[in-house]
Amino acid sequence: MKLRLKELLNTEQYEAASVTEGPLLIIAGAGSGKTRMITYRIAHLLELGIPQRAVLALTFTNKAAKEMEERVSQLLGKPAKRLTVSTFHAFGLQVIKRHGPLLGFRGNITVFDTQDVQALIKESAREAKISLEELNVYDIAGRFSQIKSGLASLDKETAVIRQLYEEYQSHLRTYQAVDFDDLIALPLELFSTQPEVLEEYRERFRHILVDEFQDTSRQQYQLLRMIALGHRNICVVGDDDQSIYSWRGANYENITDFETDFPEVREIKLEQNYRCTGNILTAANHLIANNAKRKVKALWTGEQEGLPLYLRTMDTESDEAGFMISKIREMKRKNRWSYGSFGILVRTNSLMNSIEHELVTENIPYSVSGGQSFFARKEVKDVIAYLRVLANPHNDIDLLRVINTPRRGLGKSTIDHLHRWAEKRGSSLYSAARDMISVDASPLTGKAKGALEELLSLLDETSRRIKQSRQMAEVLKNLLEVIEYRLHLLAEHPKNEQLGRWKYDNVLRFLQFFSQWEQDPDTGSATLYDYLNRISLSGKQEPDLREGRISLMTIHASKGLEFDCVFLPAVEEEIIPHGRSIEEDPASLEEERRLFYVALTRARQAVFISSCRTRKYLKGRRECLPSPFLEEIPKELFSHEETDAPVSTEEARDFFSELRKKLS
DNA sequence: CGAAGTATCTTTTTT
DNA sequence: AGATACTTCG
Repeated sequence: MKLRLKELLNTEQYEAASVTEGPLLIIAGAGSGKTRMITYRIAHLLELGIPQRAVLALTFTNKAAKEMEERVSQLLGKPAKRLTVSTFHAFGLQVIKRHGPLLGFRGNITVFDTQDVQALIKESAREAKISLEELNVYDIAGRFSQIKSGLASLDKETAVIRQLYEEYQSHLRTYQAVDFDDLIALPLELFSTQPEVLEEYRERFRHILVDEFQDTSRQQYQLLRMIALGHRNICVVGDDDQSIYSWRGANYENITDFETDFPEVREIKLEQNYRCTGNILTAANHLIANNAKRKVKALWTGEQEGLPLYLRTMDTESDEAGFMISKIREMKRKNRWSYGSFGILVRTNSLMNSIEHELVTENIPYSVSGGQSFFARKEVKDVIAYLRVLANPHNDIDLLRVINTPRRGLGKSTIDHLHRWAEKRGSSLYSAARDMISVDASPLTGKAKGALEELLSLLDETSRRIKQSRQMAEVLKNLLEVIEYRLHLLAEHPKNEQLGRWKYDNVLRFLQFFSQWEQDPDTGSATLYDYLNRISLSGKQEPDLREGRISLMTIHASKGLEFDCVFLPAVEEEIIPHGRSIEEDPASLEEERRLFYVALTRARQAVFISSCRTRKYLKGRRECLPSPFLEEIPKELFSHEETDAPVSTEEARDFFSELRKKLS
């Protein structure tokens, strides 16, 4: 293989891909061929004889990591197995696993997701006898997260919170568990306290690449910096206009810090957009120009103007979904596109429901990606909880989830007894349960004792089998049959048999994924733990079903992707910019604008924007107005031909801006 | 004592 | 619509 980089890339891309020594900061606008450049850069490094294991490429999502790895493999003509391409979090987990003992872990580590964390906080509060009346778990989890990631100080919290935090931490330890913040914080701690470990990483990773640099957090940057200070070959790629994760600690001042930490940095701007047609790019540029805080950048395209942007206001969300479907059919026919050319991007997960409903009714193939779609569904989480208990019965959080699902007569009072027993002896709930069924003096009723005994022997038996089996999915399936999980799901929805069936289908789908993973030759000797960690780190690891299907996702999840045709429903006030986000911090208006910018720039050729007059909200309906962001886009970029429209674009816009004036 | 029924509130984005 | 807290029923 001989790469002819000069012929394959434009001047700036070429420079970015071929300068391999020293720090490099690349400001890459939307659609500027960033991924392409990075892929070639990696291939180029390897061509220079740098071993795969010396390259560390960090991305933000698993999807992006997977894609990057695939594209490099494609260029090389063989899988790039020794390359480290992963998310910060997955990399962190790898580090923690490798040096577990130094951090006080023995054996397998479990990653707790948001829900697990909240459950654990409740547990901790109960055990520390802290009343949570005034405090909600959600807020506390957020505060803990800030503390761990260094954005807040524990010292400033009340004594009660501090105590709860200690309790929470000690629980994590006993379960051999880490939360998402630990995945960054612990490696950082390790590197700071164990210079020889840091040195090992510095020596190994001679070339570091970071994608979506604008979305790295303070701590992630620190981690990165520590490793990079060894050899200083670090290339970061980002776009401040696409920073949409500041609520999660993303700190685009990292860009400035990078310039200070690496003063010899070379800076390259990629400003030619290869993705969008002229009108789309002009609209996006006008919009983003309203942000005050940004690096100056002038994205341009050599493309034609292309289609105008289409704007439409509908009565209800179901009209809107219908409108999108008919437009998709039309565009599909006209352009001979497949369903895979279309993306429907929404601001919030809840907006997906009505759209999904309509797509299902119309029998249109779609796939939901990102968000909490699949692995977070209750029925799937239940099954995962069973798996986790089978892997480690001493994990109280999962045992609690499983203990009375389906109902087996082990209610609040039995669980209270278990808690008291476990607390007194400092053991896990599982051990407590073991004790309490064998001890005569146990306070349990005969009934509860019997049920508990039955559950424990079922779990033990299954656990033994699953650990020996090459077909864990089969064993799990068997367990679900024994507990009659399907009947349980059907019984949960007495008035809606379909729903119950659908949920069981999800369970079967999960079993399918599990079995697929297990049979995959790449999986090798991976254990149940590996699988569990994998799914908690990446809810989106469903095998890629996007081909030939419409993609439905949140705008956040769409970052880094592109579609021929993009639909943006619910472009309404309170939704984008999101009411809650503005309420919390008016300064986030700029982030909301960046979100809309990201959404627009996903489109190659066509954009359909819509809003509704009323939309279902919680129990009732509420009145909606078009988003003020629409007024920041020059009118002439929108389409005016609306023969079939009850109201013309112009009329609708004027009508609503007037209405808005009246209301405000 | 647990299960089933009723009332009330809640939804921003994700590793 | 779904989760949670509280009440009533068996």
